[in-house]
Amino acid sequence: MPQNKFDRSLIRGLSIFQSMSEDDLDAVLVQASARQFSVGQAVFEQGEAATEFFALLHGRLKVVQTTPDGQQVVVRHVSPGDIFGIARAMRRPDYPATAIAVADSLTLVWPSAHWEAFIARSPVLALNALQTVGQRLQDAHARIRELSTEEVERRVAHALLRLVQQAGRKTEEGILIDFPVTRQDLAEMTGTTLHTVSRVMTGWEAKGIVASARKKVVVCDAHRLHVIAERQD
Amino acid sequence: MPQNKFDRSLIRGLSIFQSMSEDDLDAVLVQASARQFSVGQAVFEQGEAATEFFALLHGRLKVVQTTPDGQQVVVRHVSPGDIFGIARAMRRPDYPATAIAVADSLTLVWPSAHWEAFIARSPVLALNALQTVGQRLQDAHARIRELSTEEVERRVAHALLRLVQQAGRKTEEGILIDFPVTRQDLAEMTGTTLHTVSRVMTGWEAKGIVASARKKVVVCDAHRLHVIAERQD
DNA sequence: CCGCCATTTTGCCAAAAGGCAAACAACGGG
DNA sequence: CCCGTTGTTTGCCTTTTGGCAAAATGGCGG
Repeated sequence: MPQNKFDRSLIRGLSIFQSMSEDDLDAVLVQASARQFSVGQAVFEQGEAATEFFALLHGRLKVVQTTPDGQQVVVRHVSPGDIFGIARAMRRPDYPATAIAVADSLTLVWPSAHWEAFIARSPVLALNALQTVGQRLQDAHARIRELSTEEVERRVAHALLRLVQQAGRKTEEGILIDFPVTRQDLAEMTGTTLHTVSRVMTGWEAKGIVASARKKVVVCDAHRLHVIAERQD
Repeated sequence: MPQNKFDRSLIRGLSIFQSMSEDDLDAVLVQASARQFSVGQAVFEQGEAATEFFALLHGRLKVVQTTPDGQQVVVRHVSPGDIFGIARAMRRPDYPATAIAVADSLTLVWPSAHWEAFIARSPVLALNALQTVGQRLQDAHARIRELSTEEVERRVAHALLRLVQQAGRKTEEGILIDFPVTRQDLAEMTGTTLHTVSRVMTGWEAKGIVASARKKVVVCDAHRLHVIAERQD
Protein backbone atom coordinates (compact mmCIF):
# COMPACT_ATOMS: atom_id res chain seq x y z
CA MET A 1 0.00 0.00 0.00
CA PRO A 2 1.78 3.08 -1.23
CA GLN A 3 0.14 5.59 1.08
CA ASN A 4 1.35 3.68 4.10
CA LYS A 5 4.93 4.19 3.03
CA PHE A 6 4.12 7.84 2.60
CA ASP A 7 2.48 8.19 5.98
CA ARG A 8 5.20 6.44 7.89
CA SER A 9 6.97 9.47 9.29
CA LEU A 10 3.75 11.10 10.43
CA ILE A 11 2.57 7.93 12.07
CA ARG A 12 5.63 7.46 14.22
CA GLY A 13 4.61 10.67 15.93
CA LEU A 14 1.12 9.48 16.88
CA SER A 15 1.17 9.08 20.63
CA ILE A 16 -1.00 6.03 20.42
CA PHE A 17 1.71 4.15 18.48
CA GLN A 18 4.57 5.21 20.69
CA SER A 19 7.06 2.54 21.80
CA MET A 20 5.65 -0.05 19.43
CA SER A 21 8.16 -2.22 17.62
CA GLU A 22 8.65 -1.63 13.91
CA ASP A 23 7.19 -5.02 13.12
CA ASP A 24 4.08 -4.45 15.18
CA LEU A 25 3.58 -1.04 13.67
CA ASP A 26 3.90 -2.57 10.21
CA ALA A 27 1.26 -5.12 11.07
CA VAL A 28 -1.08 -2.33 12.14
CA LEU A 29 -0.43 -0.11 9.15
CA VAL A 30 -1.00 -2.87 6.62
CA GLN A 31 -4.62 -2.92 7.77
CA ALA A 32 -5.13 0.82 7.40
CA SER A 33 -6.50 2.76 4.50
CA ALA A 34 -6.57 6.50 3.96
CA ARG A 35 -9.69 8.58 3.58
CA GLN A 36 -10.24 12.26 2.89
CA PHE A 37 -12.97 14.57 4.12
CA SER A 38 -13.75 18.08 3.01
CA VAL A 39 -15.09 20.86 5.19
CA GLY A 40 -18.52 20.12 6.57
CA GLN A 41 -18.39 16.43 5.79
CA ALA A 42 -19.11 13.96 8.58
CA VAL A 43 -16.60 11.19 9.31
CA PHE A 44 -19.23 9.33 11.30
CA GLU A 45 -22.58 10.14 12.83
CA GLN A 46 -23.85 9.86 16.38
CA GLY A 47 -25.68 6.55 16.83
CA GLU A 48 -24.08 4.79 13.86
CA ALA A 49 -22.52 1.38 14.41
CA ALA A 50 -18.87 1.96 15.28
CA THR A 51 -17.44 -0.19 12.50
CA GLU A 52 -14.25 1.80 12.06
CA PHE A 53 -11.77 3.84 14.02
CA PHE A 54 -9.51 6.62 12.81
CA ALA A 55 -6.36 8.65 13.15
CA LEU A 56 -6.21 12.23 11.91
CA LEU A 57 -3.14 12.90 9.80
CA HIS A 58 -3.97 16.37 8.60
CA GLY A 59 -6.77 18.88 9.06
CA ARG A 60 -9.19 19.34 11.93
CA LEU A 61 -12.51 17.94 13.15
CA LYS A 62 -15.09 18.86 15.73
CA VAL A 63 -16.89 16.19 17.71
CA VAL A 64 -20.46 17.20 18.48
CA GLN A 65 -23.35 15.71 20.37
CA THR A 66 -26.86 16.65 19.37
CA THR A 67 -29.59 16.81 22.02
CA PRO A 68 -33.04 15.34 21.32
CA ASP A 69 -34.34 18.86 20.66
CA GLY A 70 -31.58 19.63 18.19
CA GLN A 71 -29.16 21.73 20.19
CA GLN A 72 -25.54 20.95 19.51
CA VAL A 73 -22.66 20.70 21.95
CA VAL A 74 -19.04 20.56 20.82
CA VAL A 75 -17.50 17.82 22.92
CA ARG A 76 -13.95 18.27 21.70
CA HIS A 77 -11.78 19.00 18.69
CA VAL A 78 -9.54 16.51 16.93
CA SER A 79 -6.06 17.69 15.97
CA PRO A 80 -3.53 15.93 13.73
CA GLY A 81 -2.00 13.00 15.55
CA ASP A 82 -5.15 12.20 17.54
CA ILE A 83 -7.01 8.96 17.22
CA PHE A 84 -10.78 9.15 17.34
CA GLY A 85 -13.89 7.06 16.85
CA ILE A 86 -12.54 4.43 19.23
CA ALA A 87 -15.95 3.65 20.69
CA ARG A 88 -15.52 -0.05 20.04
CA ALA A 89 -12.24 -0.11 21.92
CA MET A 90 -14.28 1.02 24.93
CA ARG A 91 -16.79 -1.71 24.10
CA ARG A 92 -19.45 0.66 22.92
CA PRO A 93 -21.28 -0.62 19.86
CA ASP A 94 -22.04 2.82 18.39
CA TYR A 95 -20.46 6.25 18.08
CA PRO A 96 -21.67 8.49 20.89
CA ALA A 97 -21.15 11.66 18.83
CA THR A 98 -20.75 12.99 15.31
CA ALA A 99 -17.34 13.96 13.91
CA ILE A 100 -17.35 16.74 11.31
CA ALA A 101 -14.42 18.14 9.35
CA VAL A 102 -13.95 21.86 10.03
CA ALA A 103 -10.97 21.90 7.66
CA ASP A 104 -10.16 19.59 4.78
CA SER A 105 -8.85 16.50 6.48
CA LEU A 106 -6.97 13.30 5.84
CA THR A 107 -7.46 10.27 8.05
CA LEU A 108 -6.27 6.74 8.44
CA VAL A 109 -9.06 4.22 8.88
CA TRP A 110 -9.13 0.77 10.44
CA PRO A 111 -11.99 -1.66 10.85
CA SER A 112 -12.98 -1.69 14.53
CA ALA A 113 -12.89 -5.48 14.45
CA HIS A 114 -9.10 -5.36 14.14
CA TRP A 115 -8.63 -3.56 17.45
CA GLU A 116 -8.53 -6.70 19.55
CA ALA A 117 -5.98 -8.30 17.25
CA PHE A 118 -3.79 -5.19 17.40
CA ILE A 119 -3.88 -5.28 21.19
CA ALA A 120 -3.06 -8.95 21.26
CA ARG A 121 -0.04 -8.32 19.07
CA SER A 122 1.11 -5.19 20.86
CA PRO A 123 -0.24 -4.78 24.39
CA VAL A 124 1.43 -1.39 24.74
CA LEU A 125 -1.30 -0.11 22.45
CA ALA A 126 -3.87 -0.67 25.19
CA LEU A 127 -1.79 1.30 27.66
CA ASN A 128 -1.36 4.14 25.21
CA ALA A 129 -5.08 4.16 24.52
CA LEU A 130 -5.74 4.22 28.25
CA GLN A 131 -3.52 7.24 28.61
CA THR A 132 -5.23 8.97 25.70
CA VAL A 133 -8.71 8.36 27.05
CA GLY A 134 -7.52 9.33 30.52
CA GLN A 135 -6.33 12.66 29.19
CA ARG A 136 -9.70 13.22 27.54
CA LEU A 137 -11.39 12.44 30.81
CA GLN A 138 -9.26 15.08 32.53
CA ASP A 139 -10.19 17.56 29.85
CA ALA A 140 -13.87 16.73 30.20
CA HIS A 141 -13.69 17.24 33.96
CA ALA A 142 -12.03 20.58 33.41
CA ARG A 143 -14.92 21.54 31.12
CA ILE A 144 -17.41 20.44 33.78
CA ARG A 145 -15.61 22.53 36.36
CA GLU A 146 -15.73 25.55 34.08
CA LEU A 147 -19.39 25.13 33.17
CA SER A 148 -20.27 24.69 36.83
CA THR A 149 -18.38 27.57 38.34
CA GLU A 150 -17.48 30.16 35.73
CA GLU A 151 -19.55 32.83 34.09
CA VAL A 152 -19.84 33.11 30.34
CA GLU A 153 -17.04 35.58 29.73
CA ARG A 154 -14.47 33.41 31.49
CA ARG A 155 -15.68 30.30 29.70
CA VAL A 156 -15.33 31.93 26.31
CA ALA A 157 -11.87 33.15 27.28
CA HIS A 158 -10.88 29.62 28.25
CA ALA A 159 -12.26 28.21 25.02
CA LEU A 160 -10.31 30.72 22.94
CA LEU A 161 -7.09 30.05 24.82
CA ARG A 162 -7.60 26.34 24.25
CA LEU A 163 -8.04 26.95 20.54
CA VAL A 164 -4.89 29.06 20.51
CA GLN A 165 -3.06 26.18 22.14
CA GLN A 166 -4.35 23.63 19.66
CA ALA A 167 -4.47 25.57 16.45
CA GLY A 168 -2.81 28.93 16.97
CA ARG A 169 -0.67 30.37 14.19
CA LYS A 170 1.45 33.45 14.74
CA THR A 171 0.68 36.40 12.45
CA GLU A 172 1.48 40.11 12.49
CA GLU A 173 -1.74 41.07 14.30
CA GLY A 174 -1.55 38.28 16.85
CA ILE A 175 -2.31 34.59 17.09
CA LEU A 176 -4.76 33.38 14.48
CA ILE A 177 -7.03 30.40 15.12
CA ASP A 178 -6.08 28.45 12.06
CA PHE A 179 -9.49 27.17 10.95
CA PRO A 180 -12.92 28.73 10.54
CA VAL A 181 -14.67 29.49 13.84
CA THR A 182 -18.11 31.06 14.00
CA ARG A 183 -19.79 32.68 17.01
CA GLN A 184 -22.15 29.73 16.94
CA ASP A 185 -19.18 27.35 17.24
CA LEU A 186 -17.85 29.22 20.26
CA ALA A 187 -21.33 29.16 21.77
CA GLU A 188 -21.51 25.39 21.34
CA MET A 189 -18.10 25.04 22.96
CA THR A 190 -19.02 27.11 26.00
CA GLY A 191 -22.67 26.35 26.62
CA THR A 192 -24.07 29.73 25.71
CA THR A 193 -25.71 31.45 22.75
CA LEU A 194 -24.17 33.05 19.70
CA HIS A 195 -25.68 36.35 20.81
CA THR A 196 -23.87 36.34 24.09
CA VAL A 197 -20.61 35.28 22.44
CA SER A 198 -20.99 38.15 19.99
CA ARG A 199 -21.51 40.64 22.82
CA VAL A 200 -18.49 39.33 24.70
CA MET A 201 -16.26 39.39 21.63
CA THR A 202 -17.39 42.86 20.67
CA GLY A 203 -16.37 44.03 24.11
CA TRP A 204 -12.94 42.43 23.78
CA GLU A 205 -12.49 43.82 20.31
CA ALA A 206 -13.05 47.33 21.66
CA LYS A 207 -10.28 46.72 24.18
CA GLY A 208 -7.94 45.33 21.55
CA ILE A 209 -7.78 41.88 23.12
CA VAL A 210 -9.00 40.12 19.99
CA ALA A 211 -9.65 40.94 16.37
CA SER A 212 -12.23 39.04 14.43
CA ALA A 213 -13.92 38.77 11.13
CA ARG A 214 -16.43 36.40 9.67
CA LYS A 215 -15.42 32.89 10.76
CA LYS A 216 -12.06 34.19 11.85
CA VAL A 217 -10.58 35.00 15.24
CA VAL A 218 -7.22 36.52 16.09
CA VAL A 219 -6.07 36.77 19.68
CA CYS A 220 -4.06 39.97 19.95
CA ASP A 221 -3.40 40.01 23.68
CA ALA A 222 -3.22 36.48 25.04
CA HIS A 223 -2.04 37.79 28.37
CA ARG A 224 -5.10 39.88 29.04
CA LEU A 225 -7.25 36.97 27.89
CA HIS A 226 -5.52 34.83 30.51
CA VAL A 227 -6.29 37.42 33.15
CA ILE A 228 -9.97 37.29 32.19
CA ALA A 229 -9.96 33.49 32.17
CA GLU A 230 -8.39 33.19 35.60
CA ARG A 231 -9.84 36.12 37.47
CA GLN A 232 -11.93 35.38 40.50
CA ASP A 233 -14.71 37.91 40.58
CA MET B 1 -3.61 -12.49 54.02
CA PRO B 2 -6.87 -13.35 55.68
CA GLN B 3 -8.91 -10.44 54.34
CA ASN B 4 -8.16 -11.49 50.78
CA LYS B 5 -9.82 -14.83 51.35
CA PHE B 6 -12.76 -12.98 52.78
CA ASP B 7 -12.98 -10.51 49.91
CA ARG B 8 -12.77 -13.09 47.19
CA SER B 9 -16.46 -13.35 46.30
CA LEU B 10 -16.89 -9.57 46.18
CA ILE B 11 -13.84 -9.18 44.04
CA ARG B 12 -14.96 -11.57 41.34
CA GLY B 13 -17.78 -9.13 40.72
CA LEU B 14 -15.52 -6.15 40.09
CA SER B 15 -15.83 -5.38 36.40
CA ILE B 16 -12.17 -4.50 36.20
CA PHE B 17 -11.18 -8.05 37.10
CA GLN B 18 -13.60 -9.76 34.80
CA SER B 19 -12.35 -12.65 32.66
CA MET B 20 -9.05 -12.84 34.51
CA SER B 21 -7.75 -16.30 35.27
CA GLU B 22 -7.85 -17.45 38.89
CA ASP B 23 -4.08 -17.47 39.03
CA ASP B 24 -3.73 -13.94 37.71
CA LEU B 25 -6.38 -12.71 40.09
CA ASP B 26 -4.55 -14.36 42.95
CA ALA B 27 -1.36 -12.63 41.94
CA VAL B 28 -3.15 -9.30 42.00
CA LEU B 29 -4.91 -9.88 45.30
CA VAL B 30 -1.78 -10.92 47.13
CA GLN B 31 -0.53 -7.37 46.62
CA ALA B 32 -3.66 -5.74 47.99
CA SER B 33 -4.40 -4.56 51.46
CA ALA B 34 -7.68 -3.38 52.91
CA ARG B 35 -8.31 0.06 54.34
CA GLN B 36 -11.31 1.64 55.99
CA PHE B 37 -12.56 5.21 55.86
CA SER B 38 -15.26 6.82 57.94
CA VAL B 39 -17.67 9.52 56.77
CA GLY B 40 -15.91 12.72 55.87
CA GLN B 41 -12.46 11.18 55.66
CA ALA B 42 -10.43 11.69 52.49
CA VAL B 43 -9.01 8.67 50.68
CA PHE B 44 -6.65 10.91 48.76
CA GLU B 45 -6.37 14.62 48.06
CA GLN B 46 -6.21 16.57 44.84
CA GLY B 47 -2.59 17.21 43.88
CA GLU B 48 -1.10 14.43 46.01
CA ALA B 49 1.30 12.00 44.37
CA ALA B 50 -0.75 9.10 43.09
CA THR B 51 1.11 6.39 44.95
CA GLU B 52 -1.85 4.04 45.31
CA PHE B 53 -4.99 2.95 43.55
CA PHE B 54 -8.16 1.54 45.02
CA ALA B 55 -11.27 -0.53 44.67
CA LEU B 56 -14.35 0.20 46.71
CA LEU B 57 -15.79 -2.88 48.36
CA HIS B 58 -18.41 -1.26 50.53
CA GLY B 59 -19.69 2.26 51.19
CA ARG B 60 -19.67 5.32 48.99
CA LEU B 61 -17.34 8.17 48.02
CA LYS B 62 -17.63 11.45 46.22
CA VAL B 63 -14.86 12.70 43.97
CA VAL B 64 -14.55 16.48 44.09
CA GLN B 65 -12.40 19.08 42.40
CA THR B 66 -11.75 22.34 44.18
CA THR B 67 -11.31 25.50 42.16
CA PRO B 68 -8.54 27.98 43.03
CA ASP B 69 -11.12 30.17 44.79
CA GLY B 70 -12.45 27.31 46.86
CA GLN B 71 -15.63 26.31 45.06
CA GLN B 72 -16.19 22.58 44.90
CA VAL B 73 -17.47 20.49 42.03
CA VAL B 74 -18.54 16.89 42.46
CA VAL B 75 -16.98 15.08 39.52
CA ARG B 76 -18.54 11.71 40.19
CA HIS B 77 -19.53 9.23 42.88
CA VAL B 78 -17.83 5.91 43.56
CA SER B 79 -20.06 2.91 44.20
CA PRO B 80 -19.05 -0.52 45.46
CA GLY B 81 -17.29 -2.47 42.73
CA ASP B 82 -15.71 0.63 41.17
CA ILE B 83 -12.00 1.16 40.98
CA PHE B 84 -10.73 4.67 41.55
CA GLY B 85 -7.57 6.66 42.01
CA ILE B 86 -6.09 5.15 38.86
CA ALA B 87 -4.33 8.36 37.86
CA ARG B 88 -1.01 6.56 37.48
CA ALA B 89 -2.54 4.01 35.12
CA MET B 90 -3.29 7.00 32.87
CA ARG B 91 0.30 8.14 33.40
CA ARG B 92 -0.65 11.08 35.55
CA PRO B 93 1.73 11.57 38.46
CA ASP B 94 -0.85 13.04 40.85
CA TYR B 95 -4.52 12.69 41.74
CA PRO B 96 -6.58 15.25 39.82
CA ALA B 97 -9.31 15.32 42.48
CA THR B 98 -10.06 14.53 46.11
CA ALA B 99 -12.03 11.41 47.10
CA ILE B 100 -14.09 11.70 50.29
CA ALA B 101 -16.15 9.03 52.01
CA VAL B 102 -19.82 10.01 52.23
CA ALA B 103 -20.60 6.75 53.98
CA ASP B 104 -18.31 4.51 56.01
CA SER B 105 -16.30 2.69 53.39
CA LEU B 106 -14.03 -0.25 52.89
CA THR B 107 -11.46 -0.27 50.10
CA LEU B 108 -8.77 -2.44 48.65
CA VAL B 109 -5.49 -0.64 48.09
CA TRP B 110 -2.61 -1.37 45.74
CA PRO B 111 0.64 0.52 45.24
CA SER B 112 0.43 2.32 41.90
CA ALA B 113 3.83 0.95 41.01
CA HIS B 114 2.33 -2.53 40.71
CA TRP B 115 -0.03 -1.53 37.91
CA GLU B 116 2.42 -2.18 35.10
CA ALA B 117 3.28 -5.59 36.47
CA PHE B 118 -0.40 -6.49 36.73
CA ILE B 119 -0.95 -5.51 33.12
CA ALA B 120 2.06 -7.50 32.00
CA ARG B 121 0.70 -10.54 33.74
CA SER B 122 -2.88 -10.10 32.61
CA PRO B 123 -3.33 -7.84 29.59
CA VAL B 124 -7.10 -8.12 29.79
CA LEU B 125 -6.82 -5.78 32.76
CA ALA B 126 -5.80 -2.96 30.44
CA LEU B 127 -8.81 -3.57 28.23
CA ASN B 128 -11.14 -3.60 31.20
CA ALA B 129 -9.60 -0.39 32.49
CA LEU B 130 -10.03 1.16 29.05
CA GLN B 131 -13.69 0.25 29.10
CA THR B 132 -14.11 1.66 32.59
CA VAL B 133 -12.45 4.95 31.72
CA GLY B 134 -14.38 5.05 28.46
CA GLN B 135 -17.63 4.78 30.37
CA ARG B 136 -16.56 7.61 32.65
CA LEU B 137 -15.76 9.70 29.60
CA GLN B 138 -19.26 9.07 28.26
CA ASP B 139 -20.70 10.09 31.61
CA ALA B 140 -18.62 13.24 31.67
CA HIS B 141 -19.77 14.17 28.18
CA ALA B 142 -23.36 13.65 29.27
CA ARG B 143 -22.73 16.04 32.16
CA ILE B 144 -21.24 18.59 29.77
CA ARG B 145 -24.26 18.28 27.53
CA GLU B 146 -26.57 18.84 30.48
CA LEU B 147 -24.64 21.81 31.85
CA SER B 148 -24.53 23.36 28.39
CA THR B 149 -28.13 22.97 27.35
CA GLU B 150 -30.38 22.36 30.34
CA GLU B 151 -31.74 24.74 32.92
CA VAL B 152 -31.23 24.15 36.62
CA GLU B 153 -34.45 22.28 37.36
CA ARG B 154 -33.76 19.66 34.70
CA ARG B 155 -30.18 19.27 35.84
CA VAL B 156 -31.20 18.66 39.42
CA ALA B 157 -33.80 16.16 38.21
CA HIS B 158 -31.12 14.32 36.23
CA ALA B 159 -28.78 14.31 39.20
CA LEU B 160 -31.44 12.86 41.48
CA LEU B 161 -32.38 10.17 38.99
CA ARG B 162 -28.72 9.25 38.67
CA LEU B 163 -28.46 8.93 42.46
CA VAL B 164 -31.59 6.78 42.47
CA GLN B 165 -29.95 4.56 39.88
CA GLN B 166 -26.71 4.27 41.83
CA ALA B 167 -27.89 4.21 45.40
CA GLY B 168 -31.67 3.97 45.45
CA ARG B 169 -33.32 1.81 48.09
CA LYS B 170 -37.00 1.05 47.98
CA THR B 171 -39.01 2.16 51.03
CA GLU B 172 -42.71 2.67 51.75
CA GLU B 173 -42.66 6.37 50.83
CA GLY B 174 -40.62 5.90 47.65
CA ILE B 175 -37.02 5.42 46.68
CA LEU B 176 -34.54 6.61 49.26
CA ILE B 177 -31.08 7.84 48.32
CA ASP B 178 -29.14 5.56 50.58
CA PHE B 179 -26.49 7.94 51.89
CA PRO B 180 -26.54 11.50 53.24
CA VAL B 181 -27.11 14.17 50.59
CA THR B 182 -27.23 17.85 51.39
CA ARG B 183 -28.58 20.66 49.21
CA GLN B 184 -25.00 21.81 48.95
CA ASP B 185 -24.02 18.40 47.56
CA LEU B 186 -26.74 18.55 44.92
CA ALA B 187 -25.63 22.07 44.06
CA GLU B 188 -22.06 20.88 43.56
CA MET B 189 -23.31 18.07 41.35
CA THR B 190 -25.36 20.35 39.12
CA GLY B 191 -23.38 23.55 38.97
CA THR B 192 -25.76 25.75 40.90
CA THR B 193 -26.19 27.07 44.45
CA LEU B 194 -27.72 25.44 47.49
CA HIS B 195 -30.34 28.20 47.53
CA THR B 196 -31.58 27.37 44.09
CA VAL B 197 -31.57 23.65 44.84
CA SER B 198 -33.59 24.32 47.95
CA ARG B 199 -36.15 26.32 46.00
CA VAL B 200 -36.44 23.62 43.34
CA MET B 201 -36.82 20.84 45.89
CA THR B 202 -39.40 22.78 47.88
CA GLY B 203 -41.44 23.10 44.71
CA TRP B 204 -41.22 19.38 44.06
CA GLU B 205 -42.07 18.57 47.62
CA ALA B 206 -45.26 20.58 47.31
CA LYS B 207 -46.20 18.49 44.27
CA GLY B 208 -45.40 15.24 46.05
CA ILE B 209 -42.58 14.34 43.67
CA VAL B 210 -39.96 14.09 46.41
CA ALA B 211 -39.85 14.06 50.18
CA SER B 212 -36.81 15.29 52.00
CA ALA B 213 -35.38 15.91 55.37
CA ARG B 214 -32.00 17.04 56.58
CA LYS B 215 -29.38 15.21 54.50
CA LYS B 216 -32.05 12.84 53.21
CA VAL B 217 -33.92 12.63 49.92
CA VAL B 218 -36.72 10.28 48.93
CA VAL B 219 -38.00 10.22 45.38
CA CYS B 220 -41.73 9.53 45.58
CA ASP B 221 -42.65 9.86 41.92
CA ALA B 222 -39.74 8.87 39.72
CA HIS B 223 -41.94 9.05 36.66
CA ARG B 224 -42.77 12.71 37.07
CA LEU B 225 -39.13 13.40 37.80
CA HIS B 226 -38.29 11.76 34.49
CA VAL B 227 -40.80 13.98 32.74
CA ILE B 228 -39.11 17.04 34.24
CA ALA B 229 -35.66 15.76 33.33
CA GLU B 230 -36.57 15.10 29.70
CA ARG B 231 -38.98 17.88 28.91
CA GLN B 232 -38.05 20.30 26.21
CA ASP B 233 -39.35 23.67 27.26
C1' DC C 1 -21.06 42.77 -11.03
C1' DC C 2 -25.25 41.87 -8.57
C1' DG C 3 -28.19 39.61 -5.44
C1' DC C 4 -28.76 36.10 -2.12
C1' DC C 5 -27.51 33.96 1.98
C1' DA C 6 -24.91 33.09 6.00
C1' DT C 7 -22.96 35.47 9.67
C1' DT C 8 -22.63 39.09 12.92
C1' DT C 9 -24.14 42.99 15.61
C1' DT C 10 -27.33 45.40 18.46
C1' DG C 11 -31.42 47.13 21.06
C1' DC C 12 -34.85 45.95 23.99
C1' DC C 13 -37.07 43.17 27.16
C1' DA C 14 -37.98 38.96 29.98
C1' DA C 15 -36.66 35.12 32.51
C1' DA C 16 -33.52 32.52 35.16
C1' DA C 17 -30.55 32.27 38.64
C1' DG C 18 -27.41 34.17 42.04
C1' DG C 19 -26.36 37.01 46.38
C1' DC C 20 -27.44 38.57 50.76
C1' DA C 21 -29.62 38.38 55.00
C1' DA C 22 -32.39 36.48 58.25
C1' DA C 23 -35.22 33.18 60.24
C1' DC C 24 -35.96 28.53 61.11
C1' DA C 25 -35.24 23.60 62.19
C1' DA C 26 -32.89 19.53 63.51
C1' DC C 27 -29.24 17.09 65.42
C1' DG C 28 -25.48 16.06 68.66
C1' DG C 29 -22.43 16.89 72.44
C1' DG C 30 -21.78 18.36 76.92
C1' DC D 1 -32.06 18.94 78.49
C1' DC D 2 -30.12 22.96 76.57
C1' DC D 3 -27.00 25.22 73.49
C1' DG D 4 -24.27 25.59 69.58
C1' DT D 5 -23.50 24.02 65.13
C1' DT D 6 -25.01 22.67 60.80
C1' DG D 7 -28.25 22.41 57.37
C1' DT D 8 -32.58 24.39 55.23
C1' DT D 9 -36.01 27.71 53.83
C1' DT D 10 -37.45 32.12 52.25
C1' DG D 11 -37.94 37.07 50.90
C1' DC D 12 -36.10 40.59 48.30
C1' DC D 13 -33.32 42.45 45.01
C1' DT D 14 -29.59 42.45 41.46
C1' DT D 15 -27.12 40.55 37.86
C1' DT D 16 -26.48 37.63 34.21
C1' DT D 17 -27.99 35.61 30.36
C1' DG D 18 -31.31 34.31 26.95
C1' DG D 19 -34.95 35.41 23.35
C1' DC D 20 -36.68 37.98 19.73
C1' DA D 21 -36.44 41.06 16.05
C1' DA D 22 -34.20 43.72 12.91
C1' DA D 23 -30.47 45.73 10.77
C1' DA D 24 -25.81 45.51 9.03
C1' DT D 25 -22.06 43.17 6.93
C1' DG D 26 -19.43 40.40 3.94
C1' DG D 27 -18.67 36.56 0.78
C1' DC D 28 -19.84 33.61 -2.95
C1' DG D 29 -22.08 31.86 -6.93
C1' DG D 30 -24.50 32.83 -10.98
